[in-house]
Amino acid sequence: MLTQRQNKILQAIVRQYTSTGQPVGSKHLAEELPFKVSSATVRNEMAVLERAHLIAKEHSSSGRVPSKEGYRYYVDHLLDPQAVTDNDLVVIQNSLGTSFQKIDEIISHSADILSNLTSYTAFTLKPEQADVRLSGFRLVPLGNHKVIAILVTDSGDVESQAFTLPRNLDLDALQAVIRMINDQLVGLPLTSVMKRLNDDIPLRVMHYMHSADGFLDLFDNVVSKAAREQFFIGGRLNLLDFSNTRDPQALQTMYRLLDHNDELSHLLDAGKTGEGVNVRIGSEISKDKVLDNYSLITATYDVDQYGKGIIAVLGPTRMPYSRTIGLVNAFRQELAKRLLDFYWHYYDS
Amino acid sequence: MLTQRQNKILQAIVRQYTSTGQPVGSKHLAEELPFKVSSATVRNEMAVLERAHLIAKEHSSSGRVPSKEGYRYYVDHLLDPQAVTDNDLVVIQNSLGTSFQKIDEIISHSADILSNLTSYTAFTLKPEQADVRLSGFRLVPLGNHKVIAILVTDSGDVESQAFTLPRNLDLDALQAVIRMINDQLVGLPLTSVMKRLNDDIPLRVMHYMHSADGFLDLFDNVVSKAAREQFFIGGRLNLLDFSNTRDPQALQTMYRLLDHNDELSHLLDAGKTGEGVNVRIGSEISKDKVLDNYSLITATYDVDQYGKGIIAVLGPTRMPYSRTIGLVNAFRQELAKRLLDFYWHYYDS
DNA sequence: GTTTAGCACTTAACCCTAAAGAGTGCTAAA
DNA sequence: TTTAGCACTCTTTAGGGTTAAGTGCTAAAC
Repeated sequence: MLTQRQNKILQAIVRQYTSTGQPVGSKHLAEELPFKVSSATVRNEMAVLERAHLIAKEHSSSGRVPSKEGYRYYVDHLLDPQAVTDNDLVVIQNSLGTSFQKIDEIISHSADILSNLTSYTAFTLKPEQADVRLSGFRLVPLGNHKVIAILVTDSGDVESQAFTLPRNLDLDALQAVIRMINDQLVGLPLTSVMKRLNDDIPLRVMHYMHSADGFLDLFDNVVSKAAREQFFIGGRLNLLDFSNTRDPQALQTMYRLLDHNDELSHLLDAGKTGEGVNVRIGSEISKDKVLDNYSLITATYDVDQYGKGIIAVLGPTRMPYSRTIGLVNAFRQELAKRLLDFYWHYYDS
Repeated sequence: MLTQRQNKILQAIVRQYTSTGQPVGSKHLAEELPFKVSSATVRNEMAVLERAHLIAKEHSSSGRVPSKEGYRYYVDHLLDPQAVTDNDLVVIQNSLGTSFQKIDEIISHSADILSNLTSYTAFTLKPEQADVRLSGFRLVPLGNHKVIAILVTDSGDVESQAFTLPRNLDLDALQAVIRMINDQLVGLPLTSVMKRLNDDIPLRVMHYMHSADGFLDLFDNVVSKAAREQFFIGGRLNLLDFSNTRDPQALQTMYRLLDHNDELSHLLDAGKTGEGVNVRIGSEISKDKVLDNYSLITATYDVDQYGKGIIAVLGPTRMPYSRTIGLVNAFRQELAKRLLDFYWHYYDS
């Protein structure tokens, strides 16, 4: 357990380092502290903190830098719950205040707002209802060998895909297949639908048409689009600024990570523990070395019966945690309000 | 006019420099040349080339580097029309050989292939038919306040967008609006449709519903999606490697350019002059300083009655032009073949 | 009239050293 | 327990010397 003074010193080190990026030395720190002590005293305390692995030196005679554990301690115990500034709150409310046609627009726009406010990279996932089910699949012929396939889920999501019938494919047979699909699969959770797609469905389709491939590709495509946990990313380019590396290789792996949906959504989901805002620092995010110098701040937002969604911000470990956490927290509340309003306006009565 | 020997020397300088990235000096060059001369002679010839602004020094005692004009001269006069290797050709044919459901899939995949082959960034536009017209607009109700709007053009493109009816919007009124739209606008080129959308259409819509905004946004959205010259980009991340800059600012402006559709499609269109492959170097691409160290190679591909499309590769000015141009040229031919095949398979009889 | 050997000159890149600056740990006194 | 003082460590910066690669020019050779 640290003494009160050690807490204050660690806090000051983190604040100083996150704002300047330079290792902090005992002399400068002594001047900044809210109580009057000499640099020698600060040095003694620093030695304690270093033995506790909360801070580290870059070389034997350099100033101190917070370690991963130091940031962790800071976030857990020393963060003063800094409320978001009025100004920021107004920005959030204004940006969310405009009118939107679709829920996806709100969520996608949210990623942009959040990345702008923080100047890091932001992620948003829309409210997720457990166990989404297929509520209908249809085919609308558009003439001239074109049809559009439309899938609707019971959560109200719609996916569609236009395609052109190969000359050897018969529209009537196709409609029969669609009837069969609706017969067999409506009401099932999308996950089961996916399973059946690799199971008995191909055989059934073969009753109606020569080769099932073309149709199955199409259907599979639409189903997995609907089943995918779709998230939005804002401020990708900010990564170039805050990543602190000029190595194209490292940047490429980071950007590839951003494009690699499964992995990323896995990382975001892992932050769903508990209420409120979750902070993961460096290696806490994942085993992957490339994330060592980043922190991921995730939070859920709760839209009552409509489910919970996730927002997240990826920044450097060296970030102003108070501010960022404050922003994320304010944002999750405002977004929840906005979405409730949206649902009220468009659904039920 | 340059002598034969000067041509050879310039050619060798460009070859050497594009492959090593190092300024080339007289001594090394003398050894590489296909005829036997001393380094002093080479120096004399280099002085001539420098006076002609075809090559330049980085500092007073450095080797020579081709200037923009030097590359230009090289591309125009000294390029030996290097055929693509068998290996590359096989790669192209295999990648294009797989089966595709939609033309967009082919075009989008093409951008990836081309960027992989060149290890630069590639762009592809689908064959463009002049004067695309609106051939139908419909609304399919999906129940539960959802509808999907579908727009079809006479070129066979389909755009759709799902949306949720606000509670104060009446489906019958909406259908009446759709009838009116079809009545008024079917058969018109999309450009005229866009014009009418800002002209008399809003008034007409107001006959049927209180506020036209919601519907007009939707319709406008779908029409402009269909009217947009949609292109695909492959190998965005390659830019990190070949751009030669570690300055995040410069990289950001480049990436922003890639996302800025209008500007980019303008640049690509500008390469449509004449048959075959067009090479623009540095400032020839645009006035914008950020493009100074890049070259843009564009080419059209011709799918007979189905129109012409564009493919392009963006790389550093310092690129192996023979190879890249060869690849782009081979690719445009293979892609044209493949698309003709695709159309034959899906359309007409 | 070209071509070439020779040479003086220029510049970047590298390595070394010295000095300055920032910071540390330790000791002994307050 | 705190602090002044001091020796020590390490990084950063500037300067100087050397090397390597290259140039332009001149005068001789072809």
